Amino acid sequence: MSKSTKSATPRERILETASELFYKQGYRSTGINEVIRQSGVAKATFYNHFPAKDDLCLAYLDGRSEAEKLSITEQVQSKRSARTKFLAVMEAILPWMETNDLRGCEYLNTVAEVPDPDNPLRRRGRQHYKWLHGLIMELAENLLKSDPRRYKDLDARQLADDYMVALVGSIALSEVYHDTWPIKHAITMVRNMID
Amino acid sequence: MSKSTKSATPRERILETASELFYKQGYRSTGINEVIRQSGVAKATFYNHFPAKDDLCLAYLDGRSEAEKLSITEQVQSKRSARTKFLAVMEAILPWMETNDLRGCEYLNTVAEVPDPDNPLRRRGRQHYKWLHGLIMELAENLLKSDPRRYKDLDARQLADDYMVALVGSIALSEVYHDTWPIKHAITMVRNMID
DNA sequence: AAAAACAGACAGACCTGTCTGTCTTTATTA
DNA sequence: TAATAAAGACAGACAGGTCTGTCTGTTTTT
Repeated sequence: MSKSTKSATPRERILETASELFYKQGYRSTGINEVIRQSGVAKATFYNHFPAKDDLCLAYLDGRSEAEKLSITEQVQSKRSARTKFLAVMEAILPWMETNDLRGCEYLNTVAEVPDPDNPLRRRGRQHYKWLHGLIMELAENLLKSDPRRYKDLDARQLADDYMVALVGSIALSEVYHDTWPIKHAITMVRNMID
Repeated sequence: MSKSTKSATPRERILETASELFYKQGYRSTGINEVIRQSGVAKATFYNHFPAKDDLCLAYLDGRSEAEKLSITEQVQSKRSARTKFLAVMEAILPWMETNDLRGCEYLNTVAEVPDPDNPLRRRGRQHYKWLHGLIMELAENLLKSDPRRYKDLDARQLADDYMVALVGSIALSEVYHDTWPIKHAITMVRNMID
């Protein structure tokens, strides 16, 4: 059992442990027993909080989604100009990926393990990316409005789509290469889109 | 047992069945017994050809890599100009993805299931993407050489990196959204890089 | 006292990989 | 060409382990 989770409630301990294990090892590679052992919780307690393993995975994805939304929103708000706000999302990927041992995106990884596109676990991935897409779209619109003359040749929708493709591509490629160059490269790509 | 694989050798039947199952369901979700049953082969025969499940997965990845290299090379060679050759790779992704039920890239999907970056299964993914990167680099250099005046502001290395990020991003996003728009979008992205 | 967490045995299914033994195909030699 | 030897494929039981999820009973907390 890890020390940091000792004082939390059983549910929190389970979720924290599972989040770490699911992310690092993958969903199917991580057994319930391992989660239980490592979070120092009784099996009955676990099944009292989560009726099935899938529910735990949903809670894991939802938890990380909320955390990431918060983190990204904060980093965008900390910037002044429409331009730096626009760039902030892509720039936030690099430190995030580095602290994650280049394990990539939890949604991309989960999608790979769940073939059925209608599975709730996969819906969560779509939801999260749709939120991100919406945010970037908004930031793009604000950027274009901030200096209409300069950006008169750009389209917010197009810009946001470009952004998403570059962002996701850099995350996936960095995981494959186990190297951060794709993310660093994507940062300049996004910069070049607007400069 | 599927009909089409009836006359092939046992090894071929195994590999063909496994390739389909691993790709559609994922590596860990597919059991050896399922492969054996569906390919109509005895268990001893299977283990005679593949010492362990991982070896089968390696053969699957290698097989698909060779097939894709061949397919892409053919499609590039079928084009006339340096420009259309350059675009051909990205354009080939759309029909490939559509015939694959938008299940995405076998290497990206396998990477998600294998946490250790040094695992041979993950090396295969890197290998394949390095080959693709090399090909695109080559096509970019030829493009730039074909009209140095027009493309004087472009750099082949930069172009190839942009290309890779857009290509991988569009594959991963299409899988997440279960929709081809990211690929269609990436085609215009790549076009805009050089026009 | 009631609710929740603990510990852990257990069921039943599935997993990979081994093993025994029979049958079919192929290769070699008379 | 015909007999025989060798190799490989077949069928499937089996071992040993892991998986999810259930259940019983005890202890702690509220």
